[in-house]
Amino acid sequence: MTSSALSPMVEKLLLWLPLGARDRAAVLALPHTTRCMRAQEYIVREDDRPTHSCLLLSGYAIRHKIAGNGGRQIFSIHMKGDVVDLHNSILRRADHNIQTLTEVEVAMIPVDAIRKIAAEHPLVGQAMWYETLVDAAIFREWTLNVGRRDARARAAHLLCEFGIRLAVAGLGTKNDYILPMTQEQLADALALTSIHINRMLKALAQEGLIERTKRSVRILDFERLARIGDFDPRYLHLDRVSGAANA
Amino acid sequence: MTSSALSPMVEKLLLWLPLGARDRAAVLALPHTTRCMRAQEYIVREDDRPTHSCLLLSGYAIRHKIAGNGGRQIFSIHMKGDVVDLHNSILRRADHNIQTLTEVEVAMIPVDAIRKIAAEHPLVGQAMWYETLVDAAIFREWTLNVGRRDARARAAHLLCEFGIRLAVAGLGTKNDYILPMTQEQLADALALTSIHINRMLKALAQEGLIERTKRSVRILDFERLARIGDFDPRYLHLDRVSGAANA
DNA sequence: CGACGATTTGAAATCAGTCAAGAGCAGTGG
DNA sequence: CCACTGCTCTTGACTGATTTCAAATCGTCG
Repeated sequence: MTSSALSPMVEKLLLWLPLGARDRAAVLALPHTTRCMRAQEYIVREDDRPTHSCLLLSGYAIRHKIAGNGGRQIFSIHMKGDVVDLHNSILRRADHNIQTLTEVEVAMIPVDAIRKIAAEHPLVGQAMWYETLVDAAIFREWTLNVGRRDARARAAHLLCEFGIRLAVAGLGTKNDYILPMTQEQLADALALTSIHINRMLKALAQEGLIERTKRSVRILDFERLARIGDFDPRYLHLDRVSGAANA
Repeated sequence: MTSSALSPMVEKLLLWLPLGARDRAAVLALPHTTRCMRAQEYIVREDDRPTHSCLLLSGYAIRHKIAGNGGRQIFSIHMKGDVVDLHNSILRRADHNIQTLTEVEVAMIPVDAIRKIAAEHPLVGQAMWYETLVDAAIFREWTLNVGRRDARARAAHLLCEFGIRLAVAGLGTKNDYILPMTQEQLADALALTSIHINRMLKALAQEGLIERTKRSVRILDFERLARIGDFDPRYLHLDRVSGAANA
């Protein structure tokens, strides 16, 4: 569709609203600089005052926060097309951390430019608002996951969500992917210990629901895994996406 | 400042941005109808397609979702001035429930009017966006609470948050209030059982941190309770509020 | 007074955490 | 080419926080 570095952002916003040519062009014309970062680097730290918003062009990143007792909770995983710190940059002061999981390529967009485009292109503003609301919907689902499902269901739920989101981002199929996280990071996402995650993955594999070798995951029976994980993709608000369910 | 039914909304938005007279007037002029609802009524149900956004004028409401195994997770508590289903109404399809906790008075505002004012008054739009982002920050903190703190800390954290938010909404002081929830509802907010909540409240009382009779809570040592609950109010993004800390 | 929901308390059961140790694997340097 | 190092993964045995089950008490309201 375009040749700008920002086209993954346009693709993503188009999931939420049918932006017209002028709106799309305005997004692509947003001032930005691209750069690469290594795995495990912090993009934003709690208490920072971000001057730029960070669009992920490739690679994976997570949102997390560390409790006073040292426990870490991961809130979401992000991938190509996600403006990973819209929350922090619009709120002006970061209340959580954003950290890369892998090597990433990012585009840094000045926050002022984000505010300006939202004011001058209301549909773009609405689409970005919508995007943060979907983030919030994912936070809620993760709270439910951590609060009210047992360990096995939590693991199954995460595997389903990641598969669907990868497929929607055009990064693979929902049934076969590389999960770019250590079991310790999985544990921090699911509020378990890495030891227990290990046992649950083993259990899911023994039940014939998944196969895995190192980080690669193959889901053998998505329907059944979804049932076990109490996974219902409606919270992802992908109604406008055609192939999501069977990619 | 004004005599419109919507003035609590203006007050709330002013926490986030210094709206000018024209913007404030536009908010107050929003079309709406007010009505009363009884305790435990649903304002929005999961899967609804809300046509109106609901502003709380008095009383309390919660956001929650029910897992397939029957477990319920409450995500946040809402009070005067909160547009309690902005998330659901902007996303068009509700992914969670909103239910009253007490009798409430609400103003119903057509979603179209919300979108229109956001487009025509960018600062109002930004303030509403900001409001949903603060909601999201609260969801994150609750995920951390549920995922990485023990039962006693979770309870302490909730008591601190509720006190601060009541004070900011001008509904009392942070050290002495009526908590409008049963212990079963508290349990659903903290991902515990009501039995265990009961024990934790008893423990906090025995340690001399709080006093309680029925639903009323008096915090005897806010600093210490905050330390136990690992409570740091920065996630509420109240920097612009003067008296929050010592109300 | 009676009834129903909410709270309180105790004892037993369980899911997940902690502790400990070994195995697999990639990168480094001799 | 091989030992060494460090990290992740795996497994087992034990511990413990929270849940479950059961029952009593309290309060409110008709």
